Amino acid sequence: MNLFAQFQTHISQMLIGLIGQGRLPTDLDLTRFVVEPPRDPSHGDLATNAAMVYAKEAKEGFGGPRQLASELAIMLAQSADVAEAEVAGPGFINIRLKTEVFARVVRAALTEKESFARPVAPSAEPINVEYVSANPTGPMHVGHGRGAVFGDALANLLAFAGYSVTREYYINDAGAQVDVLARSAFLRYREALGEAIGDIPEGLYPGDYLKPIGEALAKTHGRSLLDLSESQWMPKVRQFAIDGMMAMIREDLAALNISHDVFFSERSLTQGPDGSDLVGAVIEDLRQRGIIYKGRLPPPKGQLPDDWEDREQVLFKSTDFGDDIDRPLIKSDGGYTYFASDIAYHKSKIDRGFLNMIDVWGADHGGYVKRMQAAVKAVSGGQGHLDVKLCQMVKLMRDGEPVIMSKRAGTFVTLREVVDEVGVDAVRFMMLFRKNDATLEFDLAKVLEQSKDNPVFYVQYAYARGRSVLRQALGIFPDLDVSAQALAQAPLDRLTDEGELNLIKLVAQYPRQIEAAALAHEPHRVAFFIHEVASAFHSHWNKGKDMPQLRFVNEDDRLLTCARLALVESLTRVISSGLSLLGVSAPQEMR
RNA sequence: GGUCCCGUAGCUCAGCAGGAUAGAGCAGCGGUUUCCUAAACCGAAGGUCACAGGUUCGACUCCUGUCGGGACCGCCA
Repeated sequence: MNLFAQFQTHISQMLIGLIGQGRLPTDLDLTRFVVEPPRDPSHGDLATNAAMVYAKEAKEGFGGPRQLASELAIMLAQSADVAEAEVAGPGFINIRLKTEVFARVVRAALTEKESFARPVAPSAEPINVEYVSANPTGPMHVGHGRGAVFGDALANLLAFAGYSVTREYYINDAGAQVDVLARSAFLRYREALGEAIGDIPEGLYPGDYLKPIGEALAKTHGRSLLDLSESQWMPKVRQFAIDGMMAMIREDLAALNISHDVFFSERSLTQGPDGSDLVGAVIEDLRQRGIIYKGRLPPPKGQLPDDWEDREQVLFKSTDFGDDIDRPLIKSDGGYTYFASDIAYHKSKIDRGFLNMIDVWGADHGGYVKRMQAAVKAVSGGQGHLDVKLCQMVKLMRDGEPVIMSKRAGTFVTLREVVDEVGVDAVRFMMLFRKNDATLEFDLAKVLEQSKDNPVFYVQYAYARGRSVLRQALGIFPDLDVSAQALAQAPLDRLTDEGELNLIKLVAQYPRQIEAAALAHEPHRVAFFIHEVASAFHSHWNKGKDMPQLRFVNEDDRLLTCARLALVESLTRVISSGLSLLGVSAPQEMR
């Protein structure tokens, strides 16, 4: 039940009526105005800028925006839910709602369950969210974790908003890096067979995590691989190592309650089971359409790479689709560039029915956004849409001091270690308590504090406190029915305190916040909003210290208690709903 | 040299698809409270929204440029 959306529709209909009367132009864009909560509560419960937005269009039929505003206000004032509507400031229409509307909001929050916050008309449109996609060459680090949690929460949010979401992971199992992985694993294999391998040579992965892979290789193949040349053992060892790494990564993800629907192999693009080469096919397709050519690129300005050689190469005309420079598709060794594979990969998404795609990348890949979007445009005939969400770095801290991380010194902190140390809830919440494109400081000590400074605790505690209030009410009124259905019958018109009304208004805002977060692809908004709800709840709870008449449970007034419990229950539902979208648990108690 | 992101209170950050007097939390300042419903509470102060133009009835928000910080910059992933 989205009050704001209801009024948006309501006012749209009024405008359509005015168009029908010939007082507004027929081509009026009805999406331009908004209905929102006014910043200053004294302005009322809802405000709309409709009259100002259509100031120009209102000139002829109304002589100006103010007249349009006052006519709209008169119509609004006659609406069933409206207590008062008046024109204010430069032409806003401020609306004050009848108190029973708020009672209805609370009842809706109690009885509608999930659909309370779900947008009215779910589109069920397919959307593909690709996230994590960490190279299968080692354990995930904290930066991967941010993208993982972000992508997962975004997928939750979109699914909730009615999209048909596919969660996808792109396995980079085709580049030179996985060959290095294979060589590193082969060394560990020899080690497992008793060979003294000494220090790991430069250029190979030194991590201990490859030891089990080496041992497993020894177990599976015995000494048989030792006699083979690298080109002979490479395919076997490589796939074996990749599978091992992916299993490890999936475990790391599982520790964060993250799972994907599709794991898409880069290698499968060129080496499909039927021998197909999708990369070659997409290049051929683009060639026939004349957006591939052979040419030379200007050398990069500034510092020239040492091995720069000016040569002719196969280029994709990405400048035709908004990129700054055309991009090479074939490497000097004849292989496809990563970008070429990525074009085929996104083509595959489109072919699988996803015109809506979201990629979650690390900020260090920011330079690839334009070319990828250009490619999607080219490959989909302009039908596909790709949104790329870049996640900035995570700075790991402990008690305000940066945690020194160095792969070489062995002080590198893996994602798994962080999850094991502070728990899933803390990791997930903190990763989402910042805009994705802002760098994030993650303090390992702070997230375990049980204080108001720790937002994870603060929000979870608000939920637990809400549950606690219900338990305490049962202590005083043992026969009370505190089910949502029963509480929805409470005399909600008894909720008259300003603090209580403010809490209800927050509940009323929740559906709107969810919709906005889903639309903007910004799950952090959910985290901030439930933090705000928690804050308001704690604050009102604290008022009960000085003013016992405000306490939620009132021994002398059973009906009032019921009404307040209904409010508490609607609040805890908002908080737990938000937490579940973020993938954070809502504990019954925090003791 | 280019592209992208960021620049909001001392610090860490929000700011809702342009809206009314720019918000919160910490720190600092001044009080209250060792009470009870579970881990304090209240208040005041703190700002040239980096800067300069532009679009608009209206700009922290959109556009251009400048400055500052970060990331990236044929064929690596």
